[in-house]
Amino acid sequence: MSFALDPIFKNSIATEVVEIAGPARRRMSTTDRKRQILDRAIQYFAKHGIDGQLRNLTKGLGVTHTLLYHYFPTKDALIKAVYEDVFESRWKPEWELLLDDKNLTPEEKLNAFYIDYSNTVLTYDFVRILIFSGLSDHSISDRFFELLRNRLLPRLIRETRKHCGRSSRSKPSQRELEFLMGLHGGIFYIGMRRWIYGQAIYDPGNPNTEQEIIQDRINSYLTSAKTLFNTGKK
Amino acid sequence: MSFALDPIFKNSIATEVVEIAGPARRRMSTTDRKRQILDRAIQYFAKHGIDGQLRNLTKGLGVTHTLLYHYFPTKDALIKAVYEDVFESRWKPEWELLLDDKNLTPEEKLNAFYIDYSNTVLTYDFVRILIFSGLSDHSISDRFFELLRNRLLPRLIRETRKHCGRSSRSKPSQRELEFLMGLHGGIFYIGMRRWIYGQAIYDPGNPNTEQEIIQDRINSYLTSAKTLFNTGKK
DNA sequence: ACCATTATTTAACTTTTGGTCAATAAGGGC
DNA sequence: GCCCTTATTGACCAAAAGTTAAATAATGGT
Repeated sequence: MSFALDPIFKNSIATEVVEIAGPARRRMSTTDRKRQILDRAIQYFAKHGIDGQLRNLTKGLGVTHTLLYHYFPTKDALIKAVYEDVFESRWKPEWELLLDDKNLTPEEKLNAFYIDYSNTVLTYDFVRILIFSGLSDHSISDRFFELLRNRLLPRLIRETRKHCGRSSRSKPSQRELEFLMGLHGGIFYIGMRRWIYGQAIYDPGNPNTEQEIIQDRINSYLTSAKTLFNTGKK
Repeated sequence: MSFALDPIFKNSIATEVVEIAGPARRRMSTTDRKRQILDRAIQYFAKHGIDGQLRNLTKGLGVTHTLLYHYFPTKDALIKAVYEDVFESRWKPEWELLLDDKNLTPEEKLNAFYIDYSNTVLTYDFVRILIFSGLSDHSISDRFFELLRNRLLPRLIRETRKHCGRSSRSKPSQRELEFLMGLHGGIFYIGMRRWIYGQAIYDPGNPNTEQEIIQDRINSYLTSAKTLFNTGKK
């Protein structure tokens, strides 16, 4: 056929074939391939859970499943690596700096924090893998909550108190913590609805909506905190 | 050995053996056994996920896994039965009646509803199975949310408006819904922390704590709704 | 251009696991 | 107490899925 001689066309086909079924065995550098496998594993396990099958996982990569064993000794090791990677890549130390910023009001801090938090944490990969982890062992979820409990919650409570005009540095009460967890959980729930229950929450055309929703809630949280925790005490 | 003659001791051993390894093949009525299997399956799948193995599931029952096939044609059928059962047994039509009660204030309704809702829905079995379902297909989670969306949310919004002194019967705005979902999600998150992340939330000695926590949040929700949704309009 | 290294595949093994079927025996009805 | 129904089991199958080892062939260095 004449069009077979069209160099551009030929080329595009050839490229595609190489990419998909790759007759020419392509070698990648160890680090690149490992990274590539890990990335794919994150996607794959996020979608199918850690019970997903290695053969299917590597299929999308155009490699045999046995190649995995060149990079990870066992499936568990892969999963562990996935956990580590997802976990490490998502926690931002800047959050603590932000919440400690002297130049922002508590309300500004909470807004800025939760907007960024929801953009970073409330992603398909993270939400699902966090929950998969929680459902089986608690390997990442435990670590994640420890960071939350130690680094974020105390700061958030401090800012809440500041907003209420209280300067107490005493250990957060359970009631204060739980009230905060109401806000926090409500925000995490946005990710749940979207990535677990598969509900498209608001019109994707308007990127501001989520921000406004979160601001409503924070606003409500701070305002109510005043009346809830200012009864009598200074 | 002399203690082997101790009748009490012998008895306790014998009983245990019968229960565990049951040399005497015990026949149960079809309905009883089916019920028993279903109950066990609910527990088992709630713990291990729907990828759990039938042989282990029946092991705790002291029966062979093949017996399952006498009652359920396939594993999928069992899972489906589990879904149905968990789902049906947890949704209370009374909730709608409660929210329609003429003799209660909106605040009383919301409190009563969410206390009961959390006691019914925020259980180990339900929370985990709901989430397992959400992660794989959406078979129950979809149905559950449909009920929520059709039967509960409109009523909750109506009560919220009533509490704010607004009597509009117009379709709930997205902003109103999302503000409500903040409350709702925050409450569901209690179950998540407890049954997914394995966090003992508050001292188990005090059964009132959870109630108080929920009341705080509802109180905050209703109060803020007034200022959020009463700007200008009647 | 050749060679050594090692990324990648092929083939095979093992265990797990959903599912089938014929054989067994518990228990209720006569 | 016998017999018929059927709950229950044991042996077995086939496909799935993790894992291993040897064979193959890119690729970079000399």
